[in-house]
Amino acid sequence: MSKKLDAITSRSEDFAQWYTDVCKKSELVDYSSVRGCMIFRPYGYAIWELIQKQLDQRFKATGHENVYMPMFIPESLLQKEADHVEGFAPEVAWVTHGGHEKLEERLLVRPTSEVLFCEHYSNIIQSHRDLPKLYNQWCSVVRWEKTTRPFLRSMEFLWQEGHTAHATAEEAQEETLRMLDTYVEFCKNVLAIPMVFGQKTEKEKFAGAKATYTIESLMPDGKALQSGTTHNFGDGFAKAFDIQYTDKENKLQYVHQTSWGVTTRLIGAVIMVHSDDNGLVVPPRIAPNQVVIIPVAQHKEGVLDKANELLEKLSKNIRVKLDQSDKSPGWKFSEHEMKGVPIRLEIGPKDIENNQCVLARRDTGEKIIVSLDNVESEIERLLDEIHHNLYEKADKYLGEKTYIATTMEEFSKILEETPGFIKAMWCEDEKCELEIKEKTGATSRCMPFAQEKIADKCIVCGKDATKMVYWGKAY
RNA sequence: CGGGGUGUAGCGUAGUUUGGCUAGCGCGCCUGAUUUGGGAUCAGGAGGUCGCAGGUUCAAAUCCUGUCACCCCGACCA
Repeated sequence: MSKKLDAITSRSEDFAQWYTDVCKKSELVDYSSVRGCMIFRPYGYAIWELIQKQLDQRFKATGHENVYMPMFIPESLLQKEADHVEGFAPEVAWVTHGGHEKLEERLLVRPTSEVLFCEHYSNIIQSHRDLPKLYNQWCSVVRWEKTTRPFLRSMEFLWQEGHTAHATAEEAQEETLRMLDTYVEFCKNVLAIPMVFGQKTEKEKFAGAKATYTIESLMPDGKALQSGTTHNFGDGFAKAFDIQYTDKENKLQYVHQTSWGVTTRLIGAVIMVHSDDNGLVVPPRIAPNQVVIIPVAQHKEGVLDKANELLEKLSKNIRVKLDQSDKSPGWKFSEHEMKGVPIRLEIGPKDIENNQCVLARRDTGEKIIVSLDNVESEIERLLDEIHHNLYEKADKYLGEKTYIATTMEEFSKILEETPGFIKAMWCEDEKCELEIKEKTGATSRCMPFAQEKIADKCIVCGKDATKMVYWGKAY
């Protein structure tokens, strides 16, 4: 038992160190020899694959198609949209040479692919019959970050970026909100993470967008994590890249575009929101192993046979692994706990004699004995229950850590003493937004669709307030 | 990019102040035996150019300079 203590730093003692420990000890990632670039180990990559699969299903179900764009972008192409260049220029990686030859024109490694999609769309869209174009790509992008952390910020990260072109502004807006909904639903039903969502302020919106929407989750240290965004570009990029179509009246029109993305940062959110001092807790729907079977006294006649029989039976509907390594059972318990496997199934001679097995939940630690006759249905029920329990716990925390402030004194006090989301009124003047940031370090996270009128006046300047905003310190 | 910290075997560390090392220990790893319901026991064994590069010195893990990586706190971002 004591050997376990040095494994993971406790969360209350040092949250940042706890996070790093969990990432490494549960074998999700390793560092590479390139600064800020991380290695996805099989267990970490398996989680990403499950996220990918379930998101991709949702994209396909709403008519999207996957494509793949080049990873290099000529400098001149990036220059076409002024705000966009300005937003991304500070963090792009440049390719200046091919072999020994210096390139005529520098290439950048994509930090995002808007301009590539735009160039392509301008070539393939001619008629209203070509619309909408609903493309998505799964790829990695590179941003030259100054400080990095596993999953939360790395120089290269994996993501999906949806890029769509529509005939009308209304359709583009619908798409932007539809994908935001998709993200919120996915995070709830797959990752078991509740999100606060709404529109970003002018200051926080994406470089080149008309409007940006966001999903924001709350971490156990009280900091907000921007977990995904959707953007309505209006016709700004269309004008910069000359993406026009002929409408039914034979008139030339600019398309209206959107883009939206989530990244491997979601895994960071999953880790922080659900895990504990014993290590990772993986929500069942993205758990590479939903059940791990641990044979007890596996050298004894019949134990491994029974375990294999269970493995085969459960594998039909459940992701299940049998650990028949020659470690001791206690070692295996700790190991799979650290890796966050939702359910541990113990089977030993005593169980076999009684036609039963022991199921232990990772989320609560509870152990139950179930008959081998209905173990499948019991596990399926339990996996659902664990999912809901994780979501409820996170949602309760989110509720408890969401505060209301009507004065700057209250606002600062909350941030210092019990950090979390703060709901406060705002006049929509950027000066007030900046002042909050300078004074408290908090930024506007989003303006929720469900607006509440907490007060009449802006918390900063005291003028008439027009928006209720979620504020918080962010990752 | 600013401020602070850390680099010694796969992991965790002792030694660095005051140079004398042929670098010590625990875990893990390998072999064998006994074990197996919360990180088993015993016996034997392998594994290190002390982050890297220079310098000082008879002698460097130890002192000096540079550099790289990681961690924390800020500023920027998914």
